Amino acid sequence: MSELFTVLDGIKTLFNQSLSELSVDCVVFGFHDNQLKILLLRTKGSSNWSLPGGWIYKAEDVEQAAYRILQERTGLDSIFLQQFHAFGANNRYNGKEIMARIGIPPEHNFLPERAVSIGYYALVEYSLVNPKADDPFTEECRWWDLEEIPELLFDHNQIAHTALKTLRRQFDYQPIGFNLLPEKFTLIELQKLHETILGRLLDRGNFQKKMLSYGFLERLEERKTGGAHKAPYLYRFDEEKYAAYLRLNDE
Amino acid sequence: MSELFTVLDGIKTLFNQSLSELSVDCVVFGFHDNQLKILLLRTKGSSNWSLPGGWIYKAEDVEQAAYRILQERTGLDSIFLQQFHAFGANNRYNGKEIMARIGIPPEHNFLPERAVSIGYYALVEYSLVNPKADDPFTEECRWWDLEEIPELLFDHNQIAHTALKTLRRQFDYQPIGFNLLPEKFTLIELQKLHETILGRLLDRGNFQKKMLSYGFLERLEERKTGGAHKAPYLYRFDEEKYAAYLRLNDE
DNA sequence: CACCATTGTGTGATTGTGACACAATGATAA
DNA sequence: TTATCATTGTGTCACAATCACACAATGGTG
Repeated sequence: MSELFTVLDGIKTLFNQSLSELSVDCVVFGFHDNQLKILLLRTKGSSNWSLPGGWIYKAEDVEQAAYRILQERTGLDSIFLQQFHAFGANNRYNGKEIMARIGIPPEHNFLPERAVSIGYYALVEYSLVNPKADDPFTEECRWWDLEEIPELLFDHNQIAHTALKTLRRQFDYQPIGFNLLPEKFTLIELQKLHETILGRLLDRGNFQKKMLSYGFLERLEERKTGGAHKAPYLYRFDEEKYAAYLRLNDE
Repeated sequence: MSELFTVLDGIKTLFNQSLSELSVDCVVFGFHDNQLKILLLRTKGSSNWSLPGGWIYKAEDVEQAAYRILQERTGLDSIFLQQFHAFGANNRYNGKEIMARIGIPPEHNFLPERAVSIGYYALVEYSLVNPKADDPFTEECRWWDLEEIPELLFDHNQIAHTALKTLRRQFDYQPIGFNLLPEKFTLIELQKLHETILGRLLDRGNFQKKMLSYGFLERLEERKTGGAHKAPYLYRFDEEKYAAYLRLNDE
């Protein structure tokens, strides 16, 4: 029990350096084995999974906080990160209740009775992420298949669901999926990614022609070897050409 | 000076019933004379204009707060309202500075040093809105033409700009502009609205065909009279058919 | 070395959009 | 009363985008 209070003291110190009514929650998407995954973690001593999240330091932009939290969790420092919604239902969070659930009497509670969470979603390259469970409050941190997500803490299921909806919408008008793939990839891999996110099958021929017509994919000399059939070309996403494309077609 | 402190006491009472680190700001769009307008207000004793906004009561959903604030301000109770972004820059707001600017010494300040604002935008029918300046802190409340917006308090110019950007994007894939028009309207009026929001001219013939092809506009027997030329039909937006359209084409 | 799943590319049908045309309409002014 | 004319409602045609499908080229497999 005294060990619990030591951990609690650590949390309290962190809390006192932070805004009290706000938090950031992140939905981290990755892509592996033709499946969309998200990063979840399990709090020490708890059997409940939740989204990686944290508090905002008193002198820190909310966006900075989101970057910091993700960096701590994934080890990546160049991340596609986007705010998508603020979750402000009155009953979505109750500090006193959380403390009671782990056996802390109300007089020792320092968490507020409500908090609003600002949701960010991130697109990261699966293979580069090294899920860390190295802070004092996290026991486990790993990828979950999108269809197998368990019941999460608070309203985190809803937050993840809204993130996916936003991601799908974004895909309709901006080809941002490259953040989810390794540097070199084949067009089939890119197609599978799009199919997974959009939730429907695409015509192979048409997809390849469309993607190449954008002009920001660079075909490499290299081909993907090891497969059982004709070796496909590898492609690279050219950020400069992509920027030029955006200048022409968008804002 | 004692009068100022009476007003301040009122604000303080309100503040104590609310969350301290959060606020809601609303960008209210209206359409009149082929121009997109937004609703601004001027605080008592100040020459600065700002967006209508307010605090969130401790036991109230953030969304409820946005509805309440707009209802107080426009008198409308059925409003198209949508959250679009949370503004969380560390230096966007400074309560002590605000108080100092109106001559309140730091020891009387009760506002926090920073606050995050959640932005909502609303689409309302211009003619039904009766801009009110009837709370104790507001001196003036009126419509402003989009191109004539003055310098606003805090980061409100940025908030308004982001709202417009979001509105334009939303217009690309969802015909939601009916909230900005009276119940009966002509296709030309609808076209002018779209042209204003999208910022470019549209072909009349193509626009009419496209709009009617959606199937959720009901042509009335009535025609718009009083004009100098051929009388155009009036149309009505059929919410049921629109819902059916959404079921077929969207989520 | 024949086989074959997969790749890269081509073709024609269909659909959506943009530019323009023209008769019908209804208030206006002689 | 009637000719005028800007505006409306609708039609046509060209062009681009998309879709469904086809086929030869490729490179590992047995």
